[in-house]
Amino acid sequence: MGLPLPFTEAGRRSTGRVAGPARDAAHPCRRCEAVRDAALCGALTADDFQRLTALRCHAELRADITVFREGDIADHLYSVSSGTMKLYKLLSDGRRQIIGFLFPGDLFGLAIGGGYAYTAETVTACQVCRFSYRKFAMLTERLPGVERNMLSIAVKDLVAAQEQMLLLGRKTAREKLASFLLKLSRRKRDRGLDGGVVELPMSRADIADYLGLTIETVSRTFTHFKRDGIIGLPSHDQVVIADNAALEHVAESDH
Amino acid sequence: MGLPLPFTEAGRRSTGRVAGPARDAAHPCRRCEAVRDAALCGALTADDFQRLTALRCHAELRADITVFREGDIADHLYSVSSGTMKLYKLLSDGRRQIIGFLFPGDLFGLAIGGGYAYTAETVTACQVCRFSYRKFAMLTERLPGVERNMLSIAVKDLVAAQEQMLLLGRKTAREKLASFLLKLSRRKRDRGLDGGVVELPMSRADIADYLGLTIETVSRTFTHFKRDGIIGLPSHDQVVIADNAALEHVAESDH
DNA sequence: CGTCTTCTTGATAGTATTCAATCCTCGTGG
DNA sequence: CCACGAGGATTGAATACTATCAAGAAGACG
Repeated sequence: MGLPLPFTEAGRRSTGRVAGPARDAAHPCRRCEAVRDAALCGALTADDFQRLTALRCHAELRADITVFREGDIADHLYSVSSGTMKLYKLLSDGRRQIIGFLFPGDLFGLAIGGGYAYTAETVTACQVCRFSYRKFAMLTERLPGVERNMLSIAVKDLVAAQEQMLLLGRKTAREKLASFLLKLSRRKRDRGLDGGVVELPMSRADIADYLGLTIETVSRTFTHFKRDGIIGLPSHDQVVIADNAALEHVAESDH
Repeated sequence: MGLPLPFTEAGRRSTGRVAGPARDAAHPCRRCEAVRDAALCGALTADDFQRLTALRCHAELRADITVFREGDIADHLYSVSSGTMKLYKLLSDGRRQIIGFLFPGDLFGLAIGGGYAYTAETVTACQVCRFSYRKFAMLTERLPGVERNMLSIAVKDLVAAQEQMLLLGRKTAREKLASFLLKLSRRKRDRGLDGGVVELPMSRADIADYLGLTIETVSRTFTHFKRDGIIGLPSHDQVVIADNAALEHVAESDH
């Protein structure tokens, strides 16, 4: 099932000597370098970073492409260079829970032995990098810094998952959606962008499955927020946060 | 607020030479050794394990004791030697989500910089060990195996958290409780014990806050399972799994 | 043995879901 | 350029599941 993904080697050996990272501006992997600080290679020397780069493969994927499925043997670690992705788990009757949305700089596919715990799918067109765990392991033996980074990423993901458990288990629909919008807004602000306008690359169905709601409830709640003057909805994939304080209030105490 | 916890050094230096692990059978830290394989020190040499042991502190805590609170500066890594603990997050109005229950061999307090993401509290009387992160870091520089173990623990916790997100977001009350009972049953079976009888050291309130339900719904659902002949309830803290197949069926498709 | 807490059970209410229909947006083609 | 079609989004009405409020039963503990 499923066609092989178009992953291509990034830093190819042209001679016996190790080639440096591609310098061609048109090469897609320039994008990977732009986000390297955000993810795996934080505290590496230029030299070690190059070694890591050498075993990186890259792919450009259009929207709604499955990168791997829950249960697939976990043989690669992935990184999002551009675009938005989603990770989800399914119940046998089709009910779906989206575990998280991914944005440039985010890692996915972290797994220890066995298979992936979730399915990974593109939401928009994406540029994605990946490393083979097999090759990766040989390198990380010598580079404890990479494993430390992976630990710190796993812990960060764990903290985020626990926060989401609080949301799913104990928050109302209004609180859930408000929390979601604020998370997107803060993410933009943390990157120096305007947090007052938030893009929603994902569908209402995706938002619903992320927040443990139905499409209809998500839609209705958007409408309520709009009527209350808390947000503006210039288009269905763009939210203007009109009253941040009110949104923050709703996010934690609308019970 | 909060009295200091009674943590005492385990392997104390009696002379200039590093003392071995306490051999006194009465010493509470014998218990820690019994569970070492389950947690942090999996692939260590006896020598390295001893070094780790040397900086371990131990405490015996009665039920309902808070070990640390969400937001406290994360300066220690903890391990449960005996008893049951719970980790939870609170909303400002008191709504609570239990992130997980912990049993002997489980680690908690994993955090990277900043504070703990949750509050940790004993459910029953517990024996708990802890390591100072400061001292710990000095040791792990030389012991990449420990960091690898921590990564694998963090990933395992992450996978469990994602499974719980599916439960909280998409399962019905019956499915939630069935999944919970099966998880406890499988845990016992994995340790070579009888999975047909499950102990519930935690209160209905704790179960409710773990499953994103109310006390009443948990109680009613127990009663339903009993009436359906799926379980027996010899006492309120003991469950006999009378029909495992039925329980597994309910856990995944009772929608 | 009495009190206190926890658990169970019952009645009612409310939030979110389900089912259904309409609206909108956007891409396509005439 | 505009009509058309399709998928997604919104809105409405009715239902259902779980929460809330309230009371009684069962244990736990002194």
